[in-house]
Amino acid sequence: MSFPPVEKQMSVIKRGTVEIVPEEELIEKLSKSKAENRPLKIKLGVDPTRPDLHLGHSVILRKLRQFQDLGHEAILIIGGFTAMIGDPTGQNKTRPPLTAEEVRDNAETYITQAKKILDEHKTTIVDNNDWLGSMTYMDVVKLASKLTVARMIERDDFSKRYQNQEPISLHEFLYPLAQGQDSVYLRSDVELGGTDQKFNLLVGRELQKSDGQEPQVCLMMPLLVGTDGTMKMSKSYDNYIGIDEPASEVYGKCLSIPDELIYPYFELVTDVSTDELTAIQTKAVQDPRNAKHDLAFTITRMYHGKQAAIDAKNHFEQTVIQKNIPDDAPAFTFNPGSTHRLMDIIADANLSPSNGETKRMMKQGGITLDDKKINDPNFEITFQKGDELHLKVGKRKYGRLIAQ
RNA sequence: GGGGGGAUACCAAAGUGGCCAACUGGGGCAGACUGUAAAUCUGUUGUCGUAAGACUUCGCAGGUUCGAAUCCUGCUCCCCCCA
Repeated sequence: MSFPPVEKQMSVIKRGTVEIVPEEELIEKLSKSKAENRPLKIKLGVDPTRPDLHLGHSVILRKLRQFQDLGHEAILIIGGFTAMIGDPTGQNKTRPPLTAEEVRDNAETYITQAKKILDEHKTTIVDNNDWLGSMTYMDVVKLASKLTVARMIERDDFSKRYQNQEPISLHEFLYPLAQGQDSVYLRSDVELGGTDQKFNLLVGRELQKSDGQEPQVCLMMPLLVGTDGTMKMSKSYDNYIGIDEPASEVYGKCLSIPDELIYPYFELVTDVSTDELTAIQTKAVQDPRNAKHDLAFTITRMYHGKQAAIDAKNHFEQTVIQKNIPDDAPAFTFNPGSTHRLMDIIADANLSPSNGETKRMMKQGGITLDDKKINDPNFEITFQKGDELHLKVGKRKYGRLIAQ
């Protein structure tokens, strides 16, 4: 196979990229690769701590995919070993290490989801437990001698924790070394990571150098801001859009992002061409409503297909804009002639976490039955044969109460 | 090894014998508004109970007291300083 011209490759590679360290070396590597007709080894390490992939993860996986499409070799490292250490990056507390079984289960779901983004036939998947797990204490000691304590604690996350009198376990210092060792073992040419991974990626360079290898180039992608518009997308902040979520969820969540995020999302998590991006940039400002609907549609289509995206769009317009009860609202059936208290129905249907919460919502007008607000906690319904009542609990929970 | 500080609800953080289901902020939830599930404003936020009230909750286990998040004893965990 032959590789595209280096400039062409660089323009693909640089889309959305924050920093390439050092850029010249990447150009050299690409030229050499093209001349020798040899693909570069592109490394991406992931720790299967949380198996649910969201758009934040997709940024980096998509970058890996772009390298694949350019003809390079994608190596996805499942951090079976490193997950058991716990990456301290950006953490304000020690991560709970996972057990071997958890890691295995998570890894499996991770891979299944990652294949939605990567070219599955061209991806090499490895587990770093295969080489890290067999290192001896002495190997580790030798490795540890290559980095100083001063170098470690100058890291932002560590120094903050240190200043705040929060614990830093010694083993957390070993994490970057383990990740770096992966690069040495695989002889990677490029390693991908988020901007927060810079330290870890650079350690890989140093270890490779001291091993006599040509050091890898580090490529940093921005951290995708979550739907709240301030923090990075993360499951623990609950500001994420999962790639496995139902289409209507994806669509709705995309619409809930702040307007300023429209462009970055298009750039980082969709396939729209660079030409289109320019147009989007102006549209995002002049017509944010439609630009955002375009975004929601594009993203939903990527993971669920066109038809599902159309349905999701309709669903959104029906329920959120026109405030109708969706057709697919869960149905609950009752015997004709029977009488039930609405609060009990809501509790049985699991539409509210507690009766206290239901009462609160009733007081605040958050519960409607056939468009009538129900404020009385003792409100009762006697069902007649053929009844179908539309129940809405809060903003987003629905039920159809059917007597038959 | 020695000395000091700390552990409170989802998170942060007040409270140091009854007025504490616990100030406040964030988050969550709801309402109004909106192109939007955004922003903003308002309300609300342990469980059960229509309510009155009952029950569980302030690191863990005991104890003192009419009454404890608050006092005592033991334990566990964390942080800092000195060595």
